[in-house]
Amino acid sequence: MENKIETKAKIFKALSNPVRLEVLECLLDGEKCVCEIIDKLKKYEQAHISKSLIKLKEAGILKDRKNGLNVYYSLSMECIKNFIECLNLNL
Amino acid sequence: MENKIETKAKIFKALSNPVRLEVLECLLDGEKCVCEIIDKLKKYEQAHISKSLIKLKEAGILKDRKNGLNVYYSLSMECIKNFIECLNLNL
DNA sequence: TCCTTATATTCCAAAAGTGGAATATTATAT
DNA sequence: ATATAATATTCCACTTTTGGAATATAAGGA
Repeated sequence: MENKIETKAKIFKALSNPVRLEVLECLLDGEKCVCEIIDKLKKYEQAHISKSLIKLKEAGILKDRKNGLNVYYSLSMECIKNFIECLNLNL
Repeated sequence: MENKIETKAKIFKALSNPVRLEVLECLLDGEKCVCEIIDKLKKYEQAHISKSLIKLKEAGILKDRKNGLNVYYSLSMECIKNFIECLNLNL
């Protein structure tokens, strides 16, 4: 297991891309199926959104759950939601 | 001025590097002079720390203040401190 | 003026990230 | 078995980041 600094750096790195941030913000109000996210963010390619979700999951920011053909993603840390909302108030 | 998503991505990008994170964490308990940070993080080169501070400042995460030969840096957003502390509790 | 201390900047090769296009996988229904 | 829908993966040229080494700048003191 990596040390804490590396783990945190990985979290921030996953959040450091505009597309991944938009994907994440889609999930601030709760779990969604990949297809819903694709539908909300039509401006991006399906593959791009899929890759974004996976990177966020690998960083520990999202968790997923499968049900038939669908995969549902949701936030795995309350911290993140609070921080994004705090930033949104201050920018 | 860029849009909010870009601004947030830039903040996360600035935080996405282990050295910059360590530098930032040095400042969680209050303003410090660059020389104090260099002294605390002896394992890194002076130039590396200087560049880290500047990148954090450019992202809007730190502010600085000059006094004679010294430059003092401090956090410019309460959000950040809360988030890092929340992460530290959860990792 | 010259020296010293504190901090910032430039240069650069290696490493990592980016996103589009095509393709693969997996699960379900017919 | 085959088709279809949902999601993931691979390939790849391009851009960006990284951090060390050397150098520059700015301020104060002798």
